[in-house]
Amino acid sequence: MLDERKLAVLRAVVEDYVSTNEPVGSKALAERHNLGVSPATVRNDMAVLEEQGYITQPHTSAGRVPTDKGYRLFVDRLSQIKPLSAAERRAIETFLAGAVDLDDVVTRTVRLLAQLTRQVAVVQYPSLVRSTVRHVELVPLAERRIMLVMITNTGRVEQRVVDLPDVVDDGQVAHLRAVLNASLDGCRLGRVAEQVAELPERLPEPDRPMATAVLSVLLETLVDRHEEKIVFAGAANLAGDFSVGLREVLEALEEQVVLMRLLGEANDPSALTVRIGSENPYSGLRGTSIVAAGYGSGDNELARLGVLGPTRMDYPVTMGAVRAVARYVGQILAGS
Amino acid sequence: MLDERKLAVLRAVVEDYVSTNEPVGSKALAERHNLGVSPATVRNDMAVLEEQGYITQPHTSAGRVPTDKGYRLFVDRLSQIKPLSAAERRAIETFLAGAVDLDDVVTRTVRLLAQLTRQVAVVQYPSLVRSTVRHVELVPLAERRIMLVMITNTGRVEQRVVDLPDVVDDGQVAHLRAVLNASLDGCRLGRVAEQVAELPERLPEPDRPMATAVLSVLLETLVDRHEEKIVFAGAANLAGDFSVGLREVLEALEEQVVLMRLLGEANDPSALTVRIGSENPYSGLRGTSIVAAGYGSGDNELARLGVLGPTRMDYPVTMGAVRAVARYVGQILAGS
DNA sequence: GTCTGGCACTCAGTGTTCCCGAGTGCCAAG
DNA sequence: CTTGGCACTCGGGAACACTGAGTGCCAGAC
Repeated sequence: MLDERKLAVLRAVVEDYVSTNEPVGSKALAERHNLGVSPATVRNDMAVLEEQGYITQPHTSAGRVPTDKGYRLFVDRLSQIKPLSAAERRAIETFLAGAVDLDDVVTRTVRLLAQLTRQVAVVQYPSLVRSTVRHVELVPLAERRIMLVMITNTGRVEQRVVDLPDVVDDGQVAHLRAVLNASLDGCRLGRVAEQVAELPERLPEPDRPMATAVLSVLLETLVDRHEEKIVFAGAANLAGDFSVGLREVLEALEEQVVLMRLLGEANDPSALTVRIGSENPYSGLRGTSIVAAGYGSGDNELARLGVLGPTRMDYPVTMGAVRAVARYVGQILAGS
Repeated sequence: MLDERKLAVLRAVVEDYVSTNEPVGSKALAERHNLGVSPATVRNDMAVLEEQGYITQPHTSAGRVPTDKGYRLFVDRLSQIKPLSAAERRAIETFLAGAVDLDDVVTRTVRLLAQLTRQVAVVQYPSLVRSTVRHVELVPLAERRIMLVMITNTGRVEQRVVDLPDVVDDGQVAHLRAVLNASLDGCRLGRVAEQVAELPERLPEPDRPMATAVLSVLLETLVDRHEEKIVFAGAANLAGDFSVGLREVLEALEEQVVLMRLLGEANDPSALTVRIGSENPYSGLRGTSIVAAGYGSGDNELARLGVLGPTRMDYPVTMGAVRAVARYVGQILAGS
């Protein structure tokens, strides 16, 4: 259907449009990319590409602009991910290595990605489900109140205040702490529930109400946070680009749920997901594309991160940046 | 200088301009606000007000628009803070009461404020300096690695990994933990440094290297976080308002340091701070005003929160909302 | 059969002109 | 001091023509 040259023309159209942000005409195209044919020939090819839905004209007598379908073909078959330069990679590495805790890693990552791509970066906090319990701490606050702190192997800390039905003394708390740690240390969060199911029954009678209260809060913590936390940065990069509905995009960015779905789930964790314009699950994001990747330590994916920008973005470069950052974040998290 | 009626005219100009977003002329003004005088008289007054710099015309033969100086006078002398309705207050209360931890309180607050005012809300995390240590926890991670967790009375949790010079056993860690808690429990963060200064010397010789390492990380935590964390929400409310330089405002919002200075420090904690247009410390925010207030439990101010919007905002309503939210957040934090 | 140069056509964007009306400043009378 | 009257200003919209980039199509060349 589309011979080699037509594909070359499509590629040229995408590249030119991305860099100039103006509809590209046959003449300019034939000149800049030495295709070895005349503008007239290019025109014929463009007519075919338009008929097939890969490009379109904003109005008669204007140049052509790629459609979502055109970008899709470009991403899938006509482009190669562009790796970052050695200097950039080194910069990323040192910048991320300076992080002091999980919060800091995430904050740095999202800023880095925004700056690197000059677009809006989105990062999801590492999932709890796949991580494991490193330590559970109980801190008596008052006679009938203790604070529950749970630390995971990804450095995440969850804390909750627990109100107790009865007065307890420090000895009881210490005992419960010991028991909890003994049975949960190293346990995957997803399996905490079954692990502690009959724990109260193994305790002396007087400790059971306390244990039940603590456990119910503990389990609550786990399900609560299944709605993950997501942060973004670089919104300023959107401003000044009139091709996207700024208001709608900002609204979408502030909706955790929408963001969640944008990042999507990977079928293959190591692969990049690219969603172009209308492929998005949210109508306010018609003019934008999302490039996302999973990240994690080792081979289990912890969460996802990505970049959001106008459909007219430089896909090879963006994809390179996202991939690189995802890798480095994974390394950092694994190492800490 | 300005008699009663001129002030009334100024007030009317501000109110009309705020609600219509169009320069207001003498005729419409004389009609809508029954001033009891003719348009011609109003014109004379306006001429005086303009001469004094309170209002200005965008171009000859257009109505008048308040200047920053005009808004300032309006806020200081011509308006009263408008309290929220009972229903709104109840809504705030229940929404904030549902928060599970400090993070949640802050997130909810910022969203609430953004929605309430239909502008950009900014909230600073409660300051560490004035809060006190509730508990310090040491969790052995490996032979030469422990995690330090500090919990404050405001519910904030700080955590760091500490690399130790020597191998230590659990007993040593437990001992240090006990000593730390004994000397720091209830201690103001600002005074932690002096409190632990000669602590290593009071320990048995073999424990000292470990103690020094832990303490250095602990102190680092305190100074590190002195640069507070700030979050914002409601950026979407800015879009569509062409009177502000969207890009510049978004950039400012993503700069922690700038935000910090925007919220400013209160001379009187309970008072509202209003910064109008050019009064701002940052040039990119010429077209915007900030309404901020301190919040805290009891009488010590923990941090600040506020709202950022176009200079042409409804000050009485905005100020009412900021004040109310600040109060409720203070209550919530005090109660948890 | 494919490519190419030529040619007529289309139409967004720009600049020009013109006009309208809201709003002003000033003045003389109440 | 206030008011009605009046001439003046000027931004913004409508009508119009012009320009030029870009197109589609066709007939001839390779």
